[in-house]
Amino acid sequence: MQQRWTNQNQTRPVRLEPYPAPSVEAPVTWPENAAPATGRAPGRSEAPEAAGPNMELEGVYIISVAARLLEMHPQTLRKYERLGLIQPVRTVGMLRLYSQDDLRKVMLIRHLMDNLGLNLAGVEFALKLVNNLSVFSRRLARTTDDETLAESIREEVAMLCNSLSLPPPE
Amino acid sequence: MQQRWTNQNQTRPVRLEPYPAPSVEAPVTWPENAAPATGRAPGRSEAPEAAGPNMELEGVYIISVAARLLEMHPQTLRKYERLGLIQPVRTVGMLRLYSQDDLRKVMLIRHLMDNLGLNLAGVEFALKLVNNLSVFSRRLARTTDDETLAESIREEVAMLCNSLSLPPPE
DNA sequence: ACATATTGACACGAGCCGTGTCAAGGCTTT
DNA sequence: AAAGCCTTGACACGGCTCGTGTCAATATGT
Repeated sequence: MQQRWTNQNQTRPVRLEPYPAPSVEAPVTWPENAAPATGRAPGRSEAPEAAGPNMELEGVYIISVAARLLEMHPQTLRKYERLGLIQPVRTVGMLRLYSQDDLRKVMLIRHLMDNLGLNLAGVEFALKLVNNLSVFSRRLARTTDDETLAESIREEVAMLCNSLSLPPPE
Repeated sequence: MQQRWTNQNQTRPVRLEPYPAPSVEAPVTWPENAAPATGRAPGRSEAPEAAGPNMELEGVYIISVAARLLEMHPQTLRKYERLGLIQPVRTVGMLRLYSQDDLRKVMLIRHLMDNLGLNLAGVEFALKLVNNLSVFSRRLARTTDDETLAESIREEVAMLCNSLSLPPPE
């Protein structure tokens, strides 16, 4: 009842001891689709198995469904939005609609709080870091024509994120 | 009584709107020598004005002096050490000795807590980020022979740090 | 050797975070 | 239209963190 995602032991071949501490906590394989691994709503079946095209970004879960999928309190999701950590879209009736990307972001927030012990200010800091690292990676890769160099830049950024228990950009 | 370091307004020419948010808080010019601007111990004079050679790294303040210079409680410094945030050297009698670099690190910790609102776990995260970014910058700059590219890499890292209200590496 | 200061450990108060509850209002179905 | 369910925003209550204070035991240094 504590495991999030697929928190399995890593077996990546460590390249050449890149950073002092790989990670205090057990590293995480970041899921591609954000449906919680175990929780799957045992009672009912709002699980978005078959969905329309391109619903990755606009998949719409009302807050009660999102809260059940994430196994967390709706008020917590509202507070995260009040603090600017997530920005679910709204219907004409002001109902919040959470996309798969929003759920992924909430799961990242939970990881940062539960596994790393950050408070919400720290979460804001880490989320900004993730965003800026993404921009950083793209900007830096554009400064060169050497494709192998650009690839190594992306790889370095990914290793940096891994050392901080953060998901890689993109 | 709230200003830390020389928290003056930045006037750097913004290059090309690098990152979404430059910083929520007012940016900071990171001091080279960590002696607090105002606190200077009005009563006595342990101020390390004239010191031996290369005392930057081994300058030794006992905890009471360090606490007075930093204007914070000695127990707070002890707790920071217990958590591994700072590692002052010890005498043969187990007395803590704080270097200029240790004082600088404590001031960074205070900045992260007071201005960004991080808790100690967030401070640990940010300090690890600073260290890893330093390694990252060096490693990445070594992957190329183009000196101008290496310089732009360092500049990008510095801008990334600035966008997160962190001191630049080195 | 004596007075002063440091060490480690424990405890207390302030503030943050998640959760629960409340009335008010919107959407859907009968 | 009316009933029922759900969402919204606001407030309050525990648990936890962080800074500070206190204590005996020990080291420092004049």
